[in-house]
Amino acid sequence: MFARRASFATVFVMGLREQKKAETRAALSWAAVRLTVERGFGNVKVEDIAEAAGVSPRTFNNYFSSKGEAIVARHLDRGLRIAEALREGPEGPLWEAITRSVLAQFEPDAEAAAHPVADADRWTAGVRMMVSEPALQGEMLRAGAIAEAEIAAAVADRTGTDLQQDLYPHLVASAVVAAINTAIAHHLRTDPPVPVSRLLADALPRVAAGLSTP
Amino acid sequence: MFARRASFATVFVMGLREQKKAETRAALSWAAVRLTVERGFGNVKVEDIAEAAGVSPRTFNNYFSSKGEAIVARHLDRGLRIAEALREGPEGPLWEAITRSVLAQFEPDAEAAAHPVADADRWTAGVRMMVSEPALQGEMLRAGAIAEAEIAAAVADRTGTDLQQDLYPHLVASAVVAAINTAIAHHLRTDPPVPVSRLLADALPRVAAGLSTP
DNA sequence: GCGCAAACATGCGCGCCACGCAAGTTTCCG
DNA sequence: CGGAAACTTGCGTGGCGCGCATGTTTGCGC
Repeated sequence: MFARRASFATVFVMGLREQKKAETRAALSWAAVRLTVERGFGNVKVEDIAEAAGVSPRTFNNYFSSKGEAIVARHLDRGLRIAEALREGPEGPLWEAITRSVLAQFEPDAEAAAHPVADADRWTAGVRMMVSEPALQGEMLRAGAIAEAEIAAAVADRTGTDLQQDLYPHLVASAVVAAINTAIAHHLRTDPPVPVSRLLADALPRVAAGLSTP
Repeated sequence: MFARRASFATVFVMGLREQKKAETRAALSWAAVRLTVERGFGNVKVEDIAEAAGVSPRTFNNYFSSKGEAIVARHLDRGLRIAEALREGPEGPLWEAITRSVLAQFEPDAEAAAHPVADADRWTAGVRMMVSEPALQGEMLRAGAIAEAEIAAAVADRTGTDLQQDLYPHLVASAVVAAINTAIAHHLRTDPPVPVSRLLADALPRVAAGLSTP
């Protein structure tokens, strides 16, 4: 879709157009998150986000159809990467592949290092405020659901089940997403925060128990 | 909370005030669903819903803070009834109680008989349109999440686990809600529709397998 | 190189929506 | 029966999502 030419290995080259687009999208999403964490959802206007990203207010809606969508974009992308990893990963037992694909996206993030946070406690408090915002909860869960559909498709491929007819791939995908959501929520609930990867390493095998490949 | 006086058995008597409130709420929610199914989400104005329910537009927002919330209200209520049933139900193995509580809410609905549908196929098509509306997907999932919190609390009570410290009750609740969501989605996907209760009877034991009481 | 077509950013404007505020009205309870 | 509390309603406001038209940038074939 957004891969114009593939050189050796998995390196993709974008045209200048798509490069700029990706940058703008990332800038908008990042600005949306930062401002929301700092000020609270209700105190951030679309205008502010656009300004922080260096584009016009109208352009914001060319990338995201709502404030919430922008804030949740990175969450959505992470979910989609899980599905992608599941598709492209090596053969092997289903739940082994799932566990690997999921955990890979919750390692200490390289991208997180690109946006260092000055006051960690203040940041965490802001994030807690953010995720307790009703409008964002729905958006967050919806992002998970979109990723869930992709994961279900990947599971169907791997197991030879039918997306239309069988409940199995959907059940697996929803269990995986549920485990992820629960782990994240628990991570934000605990003090000091328990690493998400540890929680997932505990949760995934448990939900897997009754969902072995049919 | 809304039980003013309890006569014998489980019959609750409301004051005139709460009676009217419940009726208005139900009328608004039902009108919201009906109009959305008939015309599509984007072609229904809050004004229309209020008019259909016989109240002023402003009053709508005294009951629901958005159109989506009104549409999803019955879904939310059903989820909350599951949690309530789980709390008040008889002792016994956890997953037995869960299965009973969930399935009880997905029996051929007595309330559904109160709103007979003339053209069943047209209605089903409208419902499919409705659930594919992005804004409503988020709202729907959020309703599930609210119920999930109540279910988690009920599970913690039954199992003696700690909501704050243990992942277990949250994991169980999220698995249950995930199974319900998946079953409903599959019910809407299949033609002819497979009963939700049948799908749940299949799905719940599977997610239960790895989540036995600790 | 070069020019054209497609993609994109932006300004403008419209309709809708969530909600605060300040009446007016109904219900509750002593 | 009278006052307090709860509820409905009208009005006004700020913000949002998006369609449309216009100017600008990018990509691609020749």
